[in-house]
Amino acid sequence: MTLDFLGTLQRTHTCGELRASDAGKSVVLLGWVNRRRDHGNLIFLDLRDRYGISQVVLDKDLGDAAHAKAEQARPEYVVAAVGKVRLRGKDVVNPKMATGEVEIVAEELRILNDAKVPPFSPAEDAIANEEVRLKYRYLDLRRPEMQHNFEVRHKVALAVREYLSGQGFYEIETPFMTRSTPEGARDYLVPSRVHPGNFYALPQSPQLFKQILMISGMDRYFQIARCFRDEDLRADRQPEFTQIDLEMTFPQQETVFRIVEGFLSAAFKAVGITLPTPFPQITYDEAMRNYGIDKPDLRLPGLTDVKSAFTAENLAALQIDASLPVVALRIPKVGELSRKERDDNKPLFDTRKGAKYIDDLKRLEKGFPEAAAKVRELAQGGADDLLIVVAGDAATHIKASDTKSAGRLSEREIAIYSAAGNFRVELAKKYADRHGAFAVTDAAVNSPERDTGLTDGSAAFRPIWVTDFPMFEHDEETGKWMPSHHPFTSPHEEDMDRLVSDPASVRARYYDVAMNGLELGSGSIRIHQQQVQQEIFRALGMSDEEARERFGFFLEALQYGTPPHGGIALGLDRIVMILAGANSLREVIAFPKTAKAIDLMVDAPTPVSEQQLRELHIRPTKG
RNA sequence: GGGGACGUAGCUCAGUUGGUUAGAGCGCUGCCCUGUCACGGCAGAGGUCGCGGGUUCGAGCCCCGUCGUCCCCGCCA
Repeated sequence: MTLDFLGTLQRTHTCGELRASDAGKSVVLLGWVNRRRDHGNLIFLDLRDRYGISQVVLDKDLGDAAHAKAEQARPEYVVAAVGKVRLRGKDVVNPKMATGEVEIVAEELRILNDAKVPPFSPAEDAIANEEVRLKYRYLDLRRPEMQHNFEVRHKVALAVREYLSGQGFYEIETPFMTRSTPEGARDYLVPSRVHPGNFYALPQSPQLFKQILMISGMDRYFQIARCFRDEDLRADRQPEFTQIDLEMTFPQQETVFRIVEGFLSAAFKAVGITLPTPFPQITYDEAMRNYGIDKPDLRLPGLTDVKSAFTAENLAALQIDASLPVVALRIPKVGELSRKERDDNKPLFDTRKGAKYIDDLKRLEKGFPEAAAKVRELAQGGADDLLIVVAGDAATHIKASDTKSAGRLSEREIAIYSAAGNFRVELAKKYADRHGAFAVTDAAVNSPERDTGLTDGSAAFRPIWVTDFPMFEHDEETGKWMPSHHPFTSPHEEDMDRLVSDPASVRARYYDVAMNGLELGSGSIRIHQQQVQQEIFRALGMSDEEARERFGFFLEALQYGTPPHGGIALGLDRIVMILAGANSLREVIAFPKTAKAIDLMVDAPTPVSEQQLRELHIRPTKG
């Protein structure tokens, strides 16, 4: 088949914009053949582009040549249709299509390019398996759903840029080829040709650069920054991902919060969803007590302390450790579970750290009617709610080097709360059809109002600030105190005197923003005084020499008039994932990698030539 | 590093207790069709059952290994 040339043709309209009011216009449409319906002397071609689909009609009586071209057209061919917009007859209007009131009567059809039969059709609703989708990513990205996801992504990024620019933030780029910074992940390394045996690292985040930009007097910085971490992947983790990264001088924690609330609500508004501000706040300890997790999903009720429902005798009889929390989790409208359902749920509960649970309230009611009634009352359990009591198992003896510290949760307490919190999340996922709390989010994501106006997102999207994380974590293996985050996070000023005497009690000026059970971002007020920085390093058991070796350039910079500063980084991919209603980051990243960090389209990584390796002074030990 | 699910036609999947020539829908090819929009009708092509080994008279099915994709734990503040 000979292909046609575009010639001087110019697109007059996209495939998504023609309406009844355009009837009579002469138009040129350019796009892909979505479908062909061949009735013999009458052929319909659906033309598709990013903007939509329009029907082109080819009537043999009205033009033999154009009709003949249409006979040759096949799905995914690229064609130009020249013709007139015509109102469709009343009985053939297609209300399912935005352009369904009109059609283009083609006077000329040019086939600008043909296409092999694709391994899967972008026009089909059924989606192929991910391996095929990723290999032929360009076909996958043609699908309207994917095009929509990237529209969302673009709008979010643009809204963030506009908002932050309006707040005085400069967008400043930082290097990709740099040295290892202190996030705890493995680095992707780039070998140096001119310095044998030396490597650059790709940034896990621009953390130290943005702090140095504050020292540099840039006052307010942001960047939509690519970050790289060489760790095993998950549905919500890719080896390279994008953060909305920002830093500012002289902030209070609340200053950062207002900025983030501002750009998040602007981003949501850009895709048609209102997000009320300010976001609620809870401390890390409250989050653990109330939700058993540091990224609570507020769409469902939290945990309830129900220890007071039980007498000491009750607890002893139930083999419950009275020194540990006793909490109830409630999932609305799940109803009573059958014996089989309860058995099926067993693997969802983590018993490794001495937690156990009672999910048969009927039995509890038989043996301990008063306690059961009190649990139901405290947890405000409706008749059709699923209620489960989680507690410490008195029968398991955890060899606990427990780190109880004044005013903070102990590791064993956290273990009980976590077991309950994770169980809550798992059961909520499993019984989503029954409680319906997640369907609200799906409905908001798919709301048709978003095209025309604003949808209320207050029930569907539940952001929350989590503050006052512990400064240190106890490493069970080494017995050392480790920074919970990076070691440049400032402790609370009033906790500083306990850095050595009681590290577990020290709160960090560190905060997370979470939404619907997903961590969206985290940040902190940083240390700006060299002396405090040294104290932190010492508390971490790091010698001055070691600190100098790892962060010397930064410690040096700290000494030249560093202003108080702080900031945050939010995962752009995750925000878009929520707004797209997707279950995986791969749905919102144009060219993502598989769970084994492989790019199936370009087939990376690959071996390289001996020559390249020699130049880089590298000799692989295998492969 | 560990656990789980999946792998059969281009795509989505079925395939009984191990038994003759491995099926369906969509897609594809050809012919027919002037109002379809998931068009329709007739005919047809299309298979290394992921790969390797084993058990067996006989393996898509059982066993061992291996590769790939996905999910989870560890890991990732």
